[in-house]
Amino acid sequence: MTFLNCNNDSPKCFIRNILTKREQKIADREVELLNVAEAIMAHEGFSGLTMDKLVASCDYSKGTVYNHFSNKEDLFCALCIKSLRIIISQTKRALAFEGTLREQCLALCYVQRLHSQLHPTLFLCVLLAKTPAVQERASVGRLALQSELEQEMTLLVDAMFAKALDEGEIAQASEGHIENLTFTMWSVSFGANALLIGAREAKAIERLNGDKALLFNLNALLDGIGWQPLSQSWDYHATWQRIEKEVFAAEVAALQG
Amino acid sequence: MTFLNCNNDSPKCFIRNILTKREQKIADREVELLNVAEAIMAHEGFSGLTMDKLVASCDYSKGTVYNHFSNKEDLFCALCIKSLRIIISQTKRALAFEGTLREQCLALCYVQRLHSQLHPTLFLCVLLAKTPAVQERASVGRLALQSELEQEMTLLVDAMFAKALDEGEIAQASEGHIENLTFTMWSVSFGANALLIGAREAKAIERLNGDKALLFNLNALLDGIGWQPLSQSWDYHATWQRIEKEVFAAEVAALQG
DNA sequence: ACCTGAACACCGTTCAAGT
DNA sequence: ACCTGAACACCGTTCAAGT
Repeated sequence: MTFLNCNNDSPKCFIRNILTKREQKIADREVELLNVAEAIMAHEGFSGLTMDKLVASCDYSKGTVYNHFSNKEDLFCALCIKSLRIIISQTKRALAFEGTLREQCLALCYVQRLHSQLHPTLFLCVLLAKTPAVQERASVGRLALQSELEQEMTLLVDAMFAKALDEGEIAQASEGHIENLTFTMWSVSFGANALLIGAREAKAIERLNGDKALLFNLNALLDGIGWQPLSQSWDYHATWQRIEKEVFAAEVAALQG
Repeated sequence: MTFLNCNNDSPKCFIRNILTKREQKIADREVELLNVAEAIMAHEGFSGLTMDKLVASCDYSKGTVYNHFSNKEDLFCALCIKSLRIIISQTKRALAFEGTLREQCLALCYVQRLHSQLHPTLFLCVLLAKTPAVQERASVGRLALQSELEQEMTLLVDAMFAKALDEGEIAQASEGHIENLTFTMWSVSFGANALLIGAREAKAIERLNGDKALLFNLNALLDGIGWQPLSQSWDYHATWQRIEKEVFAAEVAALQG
């Protein structure tokens, strides 16, 4: 069972780049299974996604599905990985946005916001995957890949802050540790988006327009670390709209359509 | 079945303050059931908490447990309510902390941090409860109570910001809407704590000391809205430790013991 | 008026038999 | 070397019978 490596504690098949035809077929099937799983989850929520329904909604047997995902937690971990892959690929696009470094930083946050709206359940999988149940039961190979992708994402953000510090755009006082800055931006972005997902129900938030609230947060935070130009001397609402149009027009259209 | 009102769409028994002896007995049993449920969840995670295990771990039958919680999602909603009640009661204690208004704001954030460490799974229930599955299946009465408590919590924080604006401690530019400020603080605090819960696993964060990271976030954010005194002219690490000692010494001891 | 637990449909997981 | 689906243990939920 060659590809059992995928969920039986060796990350081999993830690391190798060139796949045999058989491996390719299996990889394609995994993409298909994850698409089906995401669709079920989108319609019926976390608890609505069952292995039985996944099997019933595809053309493979239980055994085959279990060859891909060693258990249900492993499936959630795979969905978290899918989520991270989307975020990373869009983050790379966002880094090509033309503007000041602080505007690029907004573009990174825009990615999170967009993702939380296009794939709300997938977005929450990243949190779910940190839950003890998933960490204890998912396959070692997949957990390693998850960790690797989180690392990659962190390095992308670290690099952006390093550049901003290097060019003197962030106040000296905040220099301390780049990982503090990365964690800060991540937690603000994550916290706001997670809370906004439940916004319809939570009276405390429903009165707010999500994008405005998030931008308010980001302006306050980035002003707080002294990142030039400050929000009082730059129209970051305009930047936000420019990001939308220039980088993610297609995705926003999908969101509205 | 008098008390079926509790989970059959009338919030009667939650609103009334004076309980008959029978109602009191039922309320006590509910507290007991929730303690058992929390203990199971703490040991075995979200998916480890099953109705079967809850029944097996207490002295009541399935039917009785189902008289309290109309389904599993209703149980999660009840745990979310328990979480909110703890947070609100500690928030009220935090508001009595002697210091500047900005220091009181830190005390409110300290509550969230402490709660996320003392009851990590309960803390995440507040997020879980916003998930469509819970919102669609929990009893109407309990959802109303959840919403009511979120409202109460929001008003407490709103009032603190209103006072700070009133006394001129927050920069004019941030006046806009108080609910923006409340949302900001909530999302930073929530986001950071949620990410820190998974810190052992997430390589991106494990290098950080949680409290330091959170305080860095809060200093940046509160500086960003121009809340006096700014972090450069006040030692908020000392404040953090003062909150720990003067308000939550007992809870911190429980955490370490 | 409330409690009980047997009963049933559904879910997660395995594995002997097949190709 | 991989796929299949029957089989089984466990879980969520109900409800007729009991007190």
